[in-house]
Amino acid sequence: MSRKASKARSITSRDVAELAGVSLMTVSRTLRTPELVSPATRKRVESAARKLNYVPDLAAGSLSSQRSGHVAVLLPSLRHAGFLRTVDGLSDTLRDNGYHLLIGDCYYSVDQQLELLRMLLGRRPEAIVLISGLDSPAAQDLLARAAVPVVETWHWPDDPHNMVVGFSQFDVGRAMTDSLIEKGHTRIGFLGALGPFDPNGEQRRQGHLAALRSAGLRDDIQSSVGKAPMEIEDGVKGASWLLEHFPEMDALACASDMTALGVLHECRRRGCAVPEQLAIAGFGDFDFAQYLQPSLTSVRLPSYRIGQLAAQLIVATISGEAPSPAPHCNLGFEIIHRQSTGNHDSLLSYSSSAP
Amino acid sequence: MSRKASKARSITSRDVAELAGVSLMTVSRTLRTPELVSPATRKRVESAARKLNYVPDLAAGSLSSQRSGHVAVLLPSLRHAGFLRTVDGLSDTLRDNGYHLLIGDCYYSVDQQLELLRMLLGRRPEAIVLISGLDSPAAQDLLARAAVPVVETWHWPDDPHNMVVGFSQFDVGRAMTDSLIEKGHTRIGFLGALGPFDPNGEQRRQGHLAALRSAGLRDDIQSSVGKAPMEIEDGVKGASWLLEHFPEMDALACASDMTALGVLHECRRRGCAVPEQLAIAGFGDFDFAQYLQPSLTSVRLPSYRIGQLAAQLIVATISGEAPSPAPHCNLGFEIIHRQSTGNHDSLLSYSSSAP
DNA sequence: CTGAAAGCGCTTACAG
DNA sequence: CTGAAAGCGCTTACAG
Repeated sequence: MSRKASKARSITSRDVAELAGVSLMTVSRTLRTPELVSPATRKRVESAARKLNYVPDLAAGSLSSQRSGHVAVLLPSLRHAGFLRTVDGLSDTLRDNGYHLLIGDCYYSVDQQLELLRMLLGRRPEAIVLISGLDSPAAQDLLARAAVPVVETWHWPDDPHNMVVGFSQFDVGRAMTDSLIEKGHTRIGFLGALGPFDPNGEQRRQGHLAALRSAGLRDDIQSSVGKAPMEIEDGVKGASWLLEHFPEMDALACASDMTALGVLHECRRRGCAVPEQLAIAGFGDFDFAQYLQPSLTSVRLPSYRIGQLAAQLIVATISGEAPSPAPHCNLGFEIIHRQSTGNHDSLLSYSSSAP
Repeated sequence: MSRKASKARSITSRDVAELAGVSLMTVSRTLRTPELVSPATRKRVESAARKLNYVPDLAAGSLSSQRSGHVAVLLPSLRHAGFLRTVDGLSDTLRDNGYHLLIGDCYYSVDQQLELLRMLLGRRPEAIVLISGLDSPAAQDLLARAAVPVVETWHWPDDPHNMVVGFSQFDVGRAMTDSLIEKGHTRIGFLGALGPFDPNGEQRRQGHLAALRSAGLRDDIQSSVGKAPMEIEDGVKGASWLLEHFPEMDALACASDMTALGVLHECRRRGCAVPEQLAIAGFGDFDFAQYLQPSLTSVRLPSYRIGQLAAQLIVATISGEAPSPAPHCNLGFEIIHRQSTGNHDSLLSYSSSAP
């Protein structure tokens, strides 16, 4: 009677077996491979299971089959529309193949990331998807020794751990600033979180700087306001600071569409005309970007597709097939020019590099 | 050389025990209750565990301890900023108390909901949080027999299953329309998903209708464009349809801020002045609402707080304490008037009803 | 402070 | 087509 006090015991396969008058493994078989069971027995087991509202204990099943049936995804933040789309893509494709998705949200924290990775590994996932890489040697070491398939996404590492489905953040930063340069801007700023907590943002900043340098333009217009994930208010404050210190700035590339929205707002407040006085570009092509006034130039990422392909790679790898797409996919991105950089109609610029 | 036969065996506590020269349960004890182990032994075990990069199998642990260590949340959509905040609140508080969160995204589908509930139950969660209720008798039945603590959130049921932390969607709908009536509007429309897939939205619509009826105003201005979750484009289309069919409409309550943004956009395109010709109200007070032009009147919900309180209730319930807050909390909501309903400065109206 | 035994609820070979 | 045995990797009492 020890453990009965606190908690009602769950229905187990033994209960079902007894009610149906069969053995344990006939119950298991009926649920997993009904075609190997005679119709009469099957019917009896199924009705017993239904009557008892039997829900098999997945943990017990995983333990004995040594297959957890789930895939883990580690991401910097759920408050990011793009990452969420990737999660959707993963989730949809994985579910169609019988896997469940375990989500680990790191809140852009290196410590959280390590702790979460450890906990996810403890659930013995059959594969791990990384949305934008591991940020500490400890985490990298832990994963390296875990002997589990890994798909990195949302970036394009020089030295991939295993599989990759992504695009180059550096290229995004460079392409956006190149396009601003082409439009004749010469005093172009960057507004994003500085520092090591958002490696992807840092990559874009490096791309931005590279573009400026190869055009021989000044590269000192940037602010260190806010940290990832950059929100609207960071855009307001960052714009305020930049407009004070660099009144000559004529274009600004932002860390995200959120930030860009804050910048738009601050410009309106100060009577700074967009795009005439200041051209503004975001990142992520959030839902609202094209409905703002002025509509916002941004970078569209293949977010859902990333999740979908990553899931396909995983399914193929686990089942031992040759990876369905190539195990290293660079999906590219699109720059969408809208009113905030002086385009009347939205115009598509495309960029992608197959591996 | 692919992947070492099918799968490299994981490191188990037995491996650690051997390396440290102790028994299995000394390893377990060192990890769970280090204070009961002698410092010397502890050190040996810890260093062995570190050397092997040992990550305990949580499924095995759950099975033998009969405590899964996780709590499940079932929600209509992750693409909803408010629900995401609730998830954050749950996740933060639960983590502080040693529980992990399992997320089930139903995509606003009744079938998905049932299937997900079954799968979550299969992981033997120690409690379940429902963001806005179960939509099928089958799901209700399944949960009722599962003998697991349940917290319903984001609504205010007449007949609660167990615990509740929420607010009345009906009251929200009524309060918003009442406030539009107070401002002198008489031809007030509603733009939301009709039908059974979004019970919360339907509740708000009923509240809206009740407000109109008790004021003796007409209640026929509504559209059936789109379905939950209503997106920006549904707002564009819905507004277009409503403005065609009811050109006399002078105010519009929308299903969400997303929808309202689409409405704003369509009004701009048609030269319909907001708020002079048409007052517009949203729902959810999304990040961007106050940064739009005109800024958007909306309803602010205690999203994060809901998650936090729900988690506290769960922790208390599991540990057998009296529920820390009352087990039925009505947290109320706030209507925030902004420019889209003719307010120059944002003005707070408050509404809440303690149980 | 440490360990041998039993068991959590399933599934995987293997017999029949 | 069906079942008795062994075991997945831990933890929970219980001895010592």
